[in-house]
Amino acid sequence: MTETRAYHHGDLRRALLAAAVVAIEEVGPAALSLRDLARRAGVSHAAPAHHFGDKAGLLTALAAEGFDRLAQTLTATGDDLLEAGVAYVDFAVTHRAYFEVMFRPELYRADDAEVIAARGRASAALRSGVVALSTGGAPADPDRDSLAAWSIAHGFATLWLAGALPARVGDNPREAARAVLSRPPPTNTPPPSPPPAR
Amino acid sequence: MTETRAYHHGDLRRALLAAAVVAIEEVGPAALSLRDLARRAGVSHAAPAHHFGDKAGLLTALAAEGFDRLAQTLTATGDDLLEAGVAYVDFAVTHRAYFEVMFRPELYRADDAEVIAARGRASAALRSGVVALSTGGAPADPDRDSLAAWSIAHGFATLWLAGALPARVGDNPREAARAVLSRPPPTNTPPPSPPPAR
DNA sequence: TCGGTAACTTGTCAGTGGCAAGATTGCGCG
DNA sequence: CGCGCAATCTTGCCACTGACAAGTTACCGA
Repeated sequence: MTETRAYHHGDLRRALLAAAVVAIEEVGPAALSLRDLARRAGVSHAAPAHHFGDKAGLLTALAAEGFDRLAQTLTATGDDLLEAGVAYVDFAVTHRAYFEVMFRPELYRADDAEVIAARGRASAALRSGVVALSTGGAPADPDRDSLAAWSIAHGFATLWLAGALPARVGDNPREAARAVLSRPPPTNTPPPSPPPAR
Repeated sequence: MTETRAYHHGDLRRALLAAAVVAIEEVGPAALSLRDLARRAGVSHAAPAHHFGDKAGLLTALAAEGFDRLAQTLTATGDDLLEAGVAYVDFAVTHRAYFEVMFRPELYRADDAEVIAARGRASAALRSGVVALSTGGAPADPDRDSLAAWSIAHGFATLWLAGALPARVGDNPREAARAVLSRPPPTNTPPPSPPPAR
């Protein structure tokens, strides 16, 4: 969409985004420095501003691209809910920089049109797994179910990235995610409907 | 533990932490400025450094306090797993500044002794709900179950804070969390045991 | 070939984190 | 009682950053 062709220096826009991914993986999205990106790309300190306006502009582009890639990944996975969850976690780990920016809306312009569009595609892809499953019979509330599915995958991914999980989960995110996602936590108190005197 | 008594200016250490909570709720933990905290507390720009060494030191103190408060909250909630999950989400929303720092280990010294201790208390409190439930019969793997329970509560809380949830979930975090947590997502591919032919 | 414009540079300014050195204050102890 | 002394806080400084303004370069089309 906003494809800027290369004039002088090759595709600087692309180069800056690539450098940003590397830098974010090294120091996190908050400590990202535009001047550092410029140095990595071999241009002057003000070059990034030309392509992205400001730091938020660059992160907006990154977030949009991230949601787009996530949507593609989920779509390619198909309608298997468990596989979609595993793919979600895998995306977070293998595209850490994108993922961390995507869910920090205070760092970019979350109301950007491209971001909203790409986000919608990702949401739809995630939801389709739940809907497909609900035709199987059991689920009654797809809204709530897809929220629950999203929450558990997102929570596991976030905790993994934060290094908050205990060492015993191992170092293979796909495997660990599959184990956790395939066995949702049990409920103790039933929903506020009639007590279990059925 | 590290209680610094007030000498000249009242309890500056406490005042700075309180100011940090307010500032983080306004601009996020990354955009936090030590100089802004100093201004809010009416001291010179270098005063914070004396109490916390550097920015990471201040956030380390905040994280430790946050894990401690979370542990207290969860302990007070008792052994009901659903209530613990709701309390977790409620903590994240009502103590947003603490929560956001706690799970951004790149911002502070996660290997700090007090942080590790407080974190351990919180983990234990969370886990006790699952263990208590497992005596009820069903669950076979408390490790995996507590990870799943933690993931779904953490994911929902994180998505809520990021403003990523659709508008239809409403504006009452406790209520919304209860709905989602009481109905974990269904599994499609059953665990490699017999299929759901019950 | 020449004007226009996109792409980039140079220069600058306010704000920030962190360090060093100094000033102030109140407590411990003789 | 008062003196040393350490904890507390201030002043001053430097390197770095994001943002802006103004200038320069290189390409493209007429």
